Amino acid sequence: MNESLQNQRKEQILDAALKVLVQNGYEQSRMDDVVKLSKLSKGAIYWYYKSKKEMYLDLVNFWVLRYSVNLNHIVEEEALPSLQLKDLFQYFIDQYESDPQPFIALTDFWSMAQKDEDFRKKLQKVYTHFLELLEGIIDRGVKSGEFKKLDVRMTALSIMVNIESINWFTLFEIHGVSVKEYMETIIDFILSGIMKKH
Amino acid sequence: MNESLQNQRKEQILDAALKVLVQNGYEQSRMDDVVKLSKLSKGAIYWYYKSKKEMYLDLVNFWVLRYSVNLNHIVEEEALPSLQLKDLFQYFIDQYESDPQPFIALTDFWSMAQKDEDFRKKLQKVYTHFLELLEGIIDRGVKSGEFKKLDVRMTALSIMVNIESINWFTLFEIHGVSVKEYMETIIDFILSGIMKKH
DNA sequence: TAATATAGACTGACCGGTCGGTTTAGTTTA
DNA sequence: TAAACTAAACCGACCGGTCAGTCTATATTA
Repeated sequence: MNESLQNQRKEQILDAALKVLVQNGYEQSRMDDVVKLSKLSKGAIYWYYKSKKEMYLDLVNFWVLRYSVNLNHIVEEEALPSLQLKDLFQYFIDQYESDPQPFIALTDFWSMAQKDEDFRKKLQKVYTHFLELLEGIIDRGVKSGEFKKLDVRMTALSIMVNIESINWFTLFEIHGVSVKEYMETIIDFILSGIMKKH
Repeated sequence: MNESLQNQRKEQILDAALKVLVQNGYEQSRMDDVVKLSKLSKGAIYWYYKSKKEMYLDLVNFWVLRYSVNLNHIVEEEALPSLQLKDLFQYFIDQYESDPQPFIALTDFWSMAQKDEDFRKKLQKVYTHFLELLEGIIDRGVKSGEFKKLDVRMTALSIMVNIESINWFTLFEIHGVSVKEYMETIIDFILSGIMKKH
């Protein structure tokens, strides 16, 4: 069996795992459900992953990989920093609207990270990377004069937090406010605060 | 046994429950651990609560009650809306610094809410109430002319989200940024965006 | 080229520990 | 004397992980 077929199998497993995770959360997700959904056998899953935890840790990779390709693409473009931030927000809005499942899973990974070192480290890595990406944009904005002189780290942190706030919408119907509407308002608010006026 | 002694017993149980929850998360929290920590017996705990879930649902009440007394006190004061918002942030900073445990538990309640109707409803109620409180402040700020003409609901939502972001600090050491420092920067940023200039 | 061997991929019944909750038989408290 | 417990044994559903064995495709041999 060649490598791509192995990856296909893993994808098959992780697709199932994500669905199960979203519906039940980590602790309440059953390997037997992953078995059913993946249309493989228990043995097959334990052939590829030595434990439930290993499987879900790999789900993070799987999922981050998908995102990072697009994120890097946004940042590589030679656009205005302010536009890059807008694009970033737009990207997450689009992702959310086309499939909110990964966002739901994120809440669970957060709570996993609270009690498990391995999950915490994995999430930390993901967010550190994302923070660096934001810092890059902001730094360019400051240096080019489009943005005010800001505390780059603090600003990046604040933007990250506000992007993450998209998770609220997975949980609550916030009367009369849509994700799109809310997120677009927020990015405009942030930009109006960090851009130089003239 | 009078009511206050019963409440004291419940407090004894819920204090233990919070500790266990913080260390292990809901699913991995064991009733036997709550028994041990509370220094009561299993029978006693099931005397007061008919199930694990009931117990933890009541933990939310217990914990909300403690907060809401202080929050209402902040809002009742006849201070400037901007100052009330500052006080609110300061209150959460202080709470976090004196005891971050409830904030850690919150992450778990979030993930509970994703999969359990009862927890979701409970959290929804809590946040709805908090939103209304914020909306009250903002509305007064707008009407008194201290704030710009704002979308009250959207602004309240944004402020709530940014207060919640304190949770990040339970999970990650954010290099070189303290809770206090971060939160104070954020509230200043928000205020500078919503207050009328002169 | 048919027979045999080997490794990798996969099956699914089963096991053993775990843990929420119950029961029982008594004891203490107000 | 009823309510509020204690202590400890117990129940039984549940589920992650195991493992003996099967299947398949590709060598290797005779």
